[in-house]
Amino acid sequence: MDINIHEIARRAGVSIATVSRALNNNGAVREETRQKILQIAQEFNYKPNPIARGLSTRQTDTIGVILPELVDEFFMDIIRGIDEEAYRANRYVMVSSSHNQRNIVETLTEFMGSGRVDGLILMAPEMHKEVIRILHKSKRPMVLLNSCKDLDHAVSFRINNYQGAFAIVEHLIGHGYKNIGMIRGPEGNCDAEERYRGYCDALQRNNLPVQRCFIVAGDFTTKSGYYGLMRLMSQPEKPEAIFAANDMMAVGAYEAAKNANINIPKDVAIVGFDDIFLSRLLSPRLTTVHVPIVELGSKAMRYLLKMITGEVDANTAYVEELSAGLVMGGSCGCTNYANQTLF
Amino acid sequence: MDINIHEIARRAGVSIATVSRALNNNGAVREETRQKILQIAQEFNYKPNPIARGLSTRQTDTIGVILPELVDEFFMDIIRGIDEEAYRANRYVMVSSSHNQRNIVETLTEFMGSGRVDGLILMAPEMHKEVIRILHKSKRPMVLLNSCKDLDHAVSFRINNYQGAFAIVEHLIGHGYKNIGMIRGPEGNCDAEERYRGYCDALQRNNLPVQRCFIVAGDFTTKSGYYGLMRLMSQPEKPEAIFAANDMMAVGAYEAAKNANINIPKDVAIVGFDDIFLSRLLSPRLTTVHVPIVELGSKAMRYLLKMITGEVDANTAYVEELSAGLVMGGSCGCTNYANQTLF
DNA sequence: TTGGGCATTGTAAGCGTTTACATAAAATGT
DNA sequence: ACATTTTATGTAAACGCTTACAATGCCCAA
Repeated sequence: MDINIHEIARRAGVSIATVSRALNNNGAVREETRQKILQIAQEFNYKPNPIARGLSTRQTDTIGVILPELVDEFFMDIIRGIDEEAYRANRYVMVSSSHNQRNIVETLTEFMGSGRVDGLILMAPEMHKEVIRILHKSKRPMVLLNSCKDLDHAVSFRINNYQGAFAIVEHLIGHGYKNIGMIRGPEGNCDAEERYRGYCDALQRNNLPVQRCFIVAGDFTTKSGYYGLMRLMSQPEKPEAIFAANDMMAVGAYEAAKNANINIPKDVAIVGFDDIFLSRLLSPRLTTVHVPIVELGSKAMRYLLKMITGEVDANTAYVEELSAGLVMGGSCGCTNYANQTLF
Repeated sequence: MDINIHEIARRAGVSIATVSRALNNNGAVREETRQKILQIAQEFNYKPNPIARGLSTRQTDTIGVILPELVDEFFMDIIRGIDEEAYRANRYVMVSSSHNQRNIVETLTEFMGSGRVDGLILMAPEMHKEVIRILHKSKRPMVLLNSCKDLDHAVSFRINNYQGAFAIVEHLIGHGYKNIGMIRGPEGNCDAEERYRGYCDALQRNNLPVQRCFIVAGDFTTKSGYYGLMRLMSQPEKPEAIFAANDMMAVGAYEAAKNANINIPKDVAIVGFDDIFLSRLLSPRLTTVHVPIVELGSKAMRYLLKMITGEVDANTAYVEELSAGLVMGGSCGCTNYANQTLF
């Protein structure tokens, strides 16, 4: 701001080059000189201007993070995971919502095109061509979060939605349910699609039919869960269990069940996906799939930092799937589940 | 990155000064020339390097946001409010947790001291001297969120905790309860303290005594709410109603009540503060105080932007209190509350 | 015709760093 | 003692912009 490298140099009686070298521990500087410089810098509380340094080095020490939206603990957890690693590595985090895809292109070009960030963490469950095009030609390292499997020449970290869904549906099957319905997530959303695949495969692998009438659309909102259950349970043939593609919809389903006097799990078992905090408070506690969100963020960040420092090659594809584990509640029909404390 | 202002200038057959002027709509440029430059810039998808521009103009178009931690919808909502305004104003948002005060000093100096951001939004419920010192001598505009009333020569936006607490306690009093307990928030936390003041004043204004035995400590966590209720309800003289200083503690209290077979609101009424999403799902629905969090973020951001552009004077103190409103549930004893839908 | 004013453009000096290269001094080897 | 290497420091260019000031050309009034 006020004091700059020239001033420090003047006061130390050396050139700015020497000051720069001393401060960056870079290049030879006589110990005595270094000490003097360091002391003066400290005295005036001098910090090199990161913008100027950035112009020179093409490094900003900031990481861009683009998320589809900024709501819920879910996205907060991702950010926290990222922030923790950023803090550890002395980096800064620039977050932006893609405002539900509306301005993802702008933000992306701004972040990647013009040196605002050294790297990017991008979560965009629904990718369209334009985005992919930008991603391909941008030179800065980037890691994708929970993106679709197919369009990856990239490095990406994701929750193993398929495995999680498969596991929880198999758990339902283990209970003896034959007619297992599903409230799906939004169309085009990769997470949603993999959870659906997991559901289908689990049924088929266990010689159960995938029945159209037991599958309804949803969009991950409480509301759609509410109406999803309504629809499923107002048919002549009702499912014995329902897999809601996320917990929020399961919450809606609980609400609908309450209104319609449907008992969970006696009349219908319900399971979810995500293990949001709220799911522990439902009664009966929701059986769901735990996804390690914070870890997703921090792992992505750690890898991105390695790409930036060159520790790993940024152009080699890399995919890591974090596996999701079951959390037992009473909503699936289990009676002997560990009555975990809330905290 | 690749193409720069010189290249554009060369291709347009003009000097870089003209290009700069054309692109910034700044200074006179012949219409014909401007068009040509714009067209070439577009053709090569040229975006001025913001770092270089920042070095020259001392503006980075980014806003720093420091929050005590990055958890819960609460902080996510603040960020969302900020992000929305940032998007509208073409600014970028750098967020950081102060990691529970651990590194707030570092982050603060990095953000404010060295031109990384044009302005700062800071939430630090517990301010110590060092922080205040830094704040005082930093030249960049800054707005405080929910900070303590007394240490403000600054501009700050806050939720009117006092008024909200006062209102909800008076509501309890209106129910006829005489013995109203409270589970307090963390010591030194301003929000917590104002809520406590609101509680005390509401009692006294209504000629009710503030009784030590009905007040227990808490720290805003579910756990402390759990034990808070336990303690209050295991005394010989029990409160008829409990004001939990935030919803999370109310949630804990619900849990404890369930375990101890205490009926809400028959055995004890419970009210909270914050209106988190979860509170709507409790049964009975929690009566609480709604705090306009998203609005807090966006208002703060809007004002900060005005300070940056000079539309308002950044050195004049300004305080805005957003008032908090009651949200009726059944937990206070109300029976006729609007049974609002979940969505 | 001359010169003042205006519109347009160019020149060059910043902005605060880093760093390649040059230089000087000191240490080393013969 | 001198050549050679090593170490420490300085000089200046670069990073990619913005902008004060200078320069040019043109128009129009006196």
